[in-house]
Amino acid sequence: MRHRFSIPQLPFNHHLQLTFSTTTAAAAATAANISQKCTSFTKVQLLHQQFTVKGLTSSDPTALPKLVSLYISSDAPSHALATLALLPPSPSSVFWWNSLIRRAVRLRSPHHALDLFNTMLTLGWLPDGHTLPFLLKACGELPSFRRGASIHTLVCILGFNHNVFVGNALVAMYGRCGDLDCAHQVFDEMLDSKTADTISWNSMVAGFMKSGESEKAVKMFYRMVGDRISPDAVSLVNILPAFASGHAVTQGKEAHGYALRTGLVRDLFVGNAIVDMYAKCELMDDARKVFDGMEVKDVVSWNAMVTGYSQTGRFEDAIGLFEKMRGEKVALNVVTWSAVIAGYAQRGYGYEALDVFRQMVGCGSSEPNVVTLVSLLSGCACAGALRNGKEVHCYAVKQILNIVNNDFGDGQMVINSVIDMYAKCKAEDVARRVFDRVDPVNRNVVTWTVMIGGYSQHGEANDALELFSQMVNQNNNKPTKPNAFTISCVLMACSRLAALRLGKQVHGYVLRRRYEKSDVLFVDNCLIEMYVKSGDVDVARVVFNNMSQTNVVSWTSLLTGYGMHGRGLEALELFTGMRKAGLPIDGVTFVVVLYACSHSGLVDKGLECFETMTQEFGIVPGVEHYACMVDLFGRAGKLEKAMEMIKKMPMEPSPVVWVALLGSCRVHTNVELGEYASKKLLELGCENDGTYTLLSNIYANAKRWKDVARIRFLMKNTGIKKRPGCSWVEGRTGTATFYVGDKSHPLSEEIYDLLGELMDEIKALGYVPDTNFALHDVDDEEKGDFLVEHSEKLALAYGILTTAPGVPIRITKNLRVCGDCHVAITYISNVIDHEIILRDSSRFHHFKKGCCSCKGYW
DNA sequence: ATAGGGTTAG
Repeated sequence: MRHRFSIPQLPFNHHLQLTFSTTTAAAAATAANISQKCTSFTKVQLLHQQFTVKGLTSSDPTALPKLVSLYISSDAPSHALATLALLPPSPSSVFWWNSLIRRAVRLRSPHHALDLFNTMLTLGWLPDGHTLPFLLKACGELPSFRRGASIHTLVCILGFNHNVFVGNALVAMYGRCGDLDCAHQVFDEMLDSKTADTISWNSMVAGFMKSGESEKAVKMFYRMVGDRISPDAVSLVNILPAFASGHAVTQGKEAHGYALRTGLVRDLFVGNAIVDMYAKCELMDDARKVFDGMEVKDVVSWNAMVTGYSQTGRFEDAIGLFEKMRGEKVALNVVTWSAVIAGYAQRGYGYEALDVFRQMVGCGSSEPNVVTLVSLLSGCACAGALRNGKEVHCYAVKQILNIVNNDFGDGQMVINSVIDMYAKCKAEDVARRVFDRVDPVNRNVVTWTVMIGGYSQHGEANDALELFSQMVNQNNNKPTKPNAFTISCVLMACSRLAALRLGKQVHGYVLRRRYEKSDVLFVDNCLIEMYVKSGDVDVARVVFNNMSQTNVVSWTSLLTGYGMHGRGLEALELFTGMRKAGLPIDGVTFVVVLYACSHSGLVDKGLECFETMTQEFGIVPGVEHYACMVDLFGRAGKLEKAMEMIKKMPMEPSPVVWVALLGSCRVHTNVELGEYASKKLLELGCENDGTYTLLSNIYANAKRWKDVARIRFLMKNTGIKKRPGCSWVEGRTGTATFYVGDKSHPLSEEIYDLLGELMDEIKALGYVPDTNFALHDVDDEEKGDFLVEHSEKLALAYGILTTAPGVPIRITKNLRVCGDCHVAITYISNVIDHEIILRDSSRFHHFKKGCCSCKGYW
């Protein structure tokens, strides 16, 4: 085997050789004498040459070790190795192997260290108590459990079990490989044999921290303190992040006090960890005191402060420190830049974030990395800055190859952010193209979730559900397990579509799977929302009642639910409960409470609440509260009161206010005020189809056909198209969608036949078709065709055909329900054996035995 | 051994 390690060719330098010869000529020819003055690599090589020439390499047993030592100290490891390979194995010379292996470990080349070890074994050497810790460290660096465990075996064979250094190295190695059971086992053996020291405890704590088990780490730390082991700097640096992430202020302060008493605060690392602990506990002033008192600071200290300020909302202070860093010429690193970029990004300042990014790239001293790009993309997403987002995407595409070489997971993270950015900038189709181009193997739960979330919030909710089924079904390459985020997004899509059946399935899935406590709260809140929006507020209440933990969102969601379903008194009861439970009541709560009052016609209660809000809670009414009040009076037909309210507003009425008034004018047929409201809306630039449709409906109610025609003409001219009315219903076989006069459904004939029968039946009961309404929602070419049926009626007929008797029929309409349909359906609820639950764009209507829950407040 | 990042709700 020795031939593998040939001595590299020596460079021939005549001049040097001469100089060398003259200086050593007088000395006796022994290895010790000759090597005395050898320092540089070239000189060592010349010495090696001389040794060989004089035959010392074979005659003097100290010659080769001397050369190895010199090669190592002149940083020529390959020469050292080649020379070492010529030495006969002996325990006293293992030291040189250890030096080589240590060097490799220190240079963070664990593979090289382990290769050296293999060579060593092949050449017949055995490791000693120093070799093994280095090797174990290399295994931990990789990390490689397999190789670490095999070295553990060797430890046992060679009898190094009770060597503290080896034991500590084993604990650390297993900890780094994430196998805490093995680490614990070795650690327990060390405790039993009383060989455990501070380092052993520290390694155990570090292992738990690395695996994210900070609670276990803290337990271990206090067990150590209980065992009368004094924590050292490393112990503190290990445990402080646990206090930080757990917001354990008391324990953190205790550690700070200990560091002060022992003088460990002066350690830079300890100081940094304390600053970070206070920053994470949002005690920025305490953090600042420690930071200011630090004799030595480095970029980490500054970064901890900057991110602390940024994340506690004191962004100006963060920027101030950032500028100070630049002034004091602190070498900024990628973390500094990323923190500032993330600070802007989190506040929705995508443009500023991009500007700092450009400065960073311009500086050229630190390369943007995954964190930088991800923060930046989230900033663009938040600001809806599509163009800037594209710029970052381009940069990312160029960078991604480098990133991918390091860690593919990181590259995927950037791509996930790119997809999210496009989706949030309302470019779902671009997002989808990026998504489709990701190799299915690399799609992770976040990749799916951002795409699903994009659809459920900005795009077509049906696409979200479609994608969700692809995600969880086997027919795709591999099913991905949805997490709480995914579930929330899917439930949001269900809410939008009132897809109760799928929503229930997701509910079942949630019950079967265990989620983290904080996730459960979030998911339960989405379930409440889903049940409320799908028309089953009672089940929403059951979910609410079964929650082990609720927050403001849970209460307000349910409150909104009672409001939408016209159960105003229950809403007010819940509001009382909310106050009793001591939940924070804010402006949003009152919007919801007032909304509930207006949708149930509780005018006096609403007025009362409005007063409570200002007088008891000191909340200054915002424009949204005034909109609710206008709606409250308007729905109840008190249009003058509504107008009075508008006049009393201290701010300019927003479009919402005028829409509320306009809607009321439609229900209560007030042409004059309706014209006024729509004039205001047009002034505000709200020229949408809703405005025109409402106005046109008001004219139609008042039989002012010329004005109806004028509005239609206006809409044609301005190119504003009325969104087609559309209703859907969940039948036995799936969801069926209908447009006005829709005859495309396979059951179309049956549907129209049934509808005809029902019409005859209810006409006999006194129903008079209101032909005014027939004109509103139809397209021009269908005008005058009295046989055309509105989508909600078609959906109802389909629902009756496919729903078992006694089971409620749930219909959802994208626009407000038509007045004639409302009357017709009220009658129909008298002749069929179903409750009819209809969600329109304004509220829920529960039709039962000839009554509607809206009681006219729609 | 210390600092930074992506997906969810009223």
